[in-house]
Amino acid sequence: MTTRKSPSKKQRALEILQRLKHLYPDATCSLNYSTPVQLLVATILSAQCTDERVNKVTPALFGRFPDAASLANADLEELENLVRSTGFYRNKAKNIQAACRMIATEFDSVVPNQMEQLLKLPGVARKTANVVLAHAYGINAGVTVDTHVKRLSQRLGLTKHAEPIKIEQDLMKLLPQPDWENWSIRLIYHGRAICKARSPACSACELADLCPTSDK
DNA sequence: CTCCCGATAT
DNA sequence: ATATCAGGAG
Repeated sequence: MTTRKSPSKKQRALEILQRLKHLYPDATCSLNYSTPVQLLVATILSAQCTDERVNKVTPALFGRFPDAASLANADLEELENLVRSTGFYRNKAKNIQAACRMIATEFDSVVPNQMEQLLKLPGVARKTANVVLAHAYGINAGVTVDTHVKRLSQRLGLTKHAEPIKIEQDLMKLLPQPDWENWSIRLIYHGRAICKARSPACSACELADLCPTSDK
């Protein structure tokens, strides 16, 4: 049973959302890109790697291979070398090339704007698809759940699950659809700056009074 | 579940 | 030395 005194989980989520908007008013996607294909590629590269690191390799990468056609026809070894420092470089290079080939042959050289189509691309699952849909096309198909969104949503007591798909479903029930992507963006900012994986800075956290995990 | 993997912080 | 970083595939 729920008590009337303590705010519901949804009320708490909405309060957290409002505070995040004030804390990080200018939060945007921190990956650098200039086309949907480049966003897709940068997002594939961001797996288990900082966005800062991705942004160090993409200028040379997109200078050499700016679009789906050039990436589809790239020499794989050269592609691997260009993305090497992001880690998992063999899988990433292979997936980027295979995805670009599929975009060229099956999607008329345009990155799909539907979840079902995006998930057909090698190396693309819900996290990457949600990022592309939100930032390339302005479509909030779901909530992007990356390592930060997972960790903070758990610490904030907004989900008890560990699987990204279940966390996403919990968050979609708690948050208004227009805020789905800005929620993820701002949680990521907060995760990087304050609610860090190793040593969360609860004493400096503006959400501490709303957080069941806070040690403040 | 394991594997993929380099760069950086702790 | 070890944990972590806008994950995904087998």
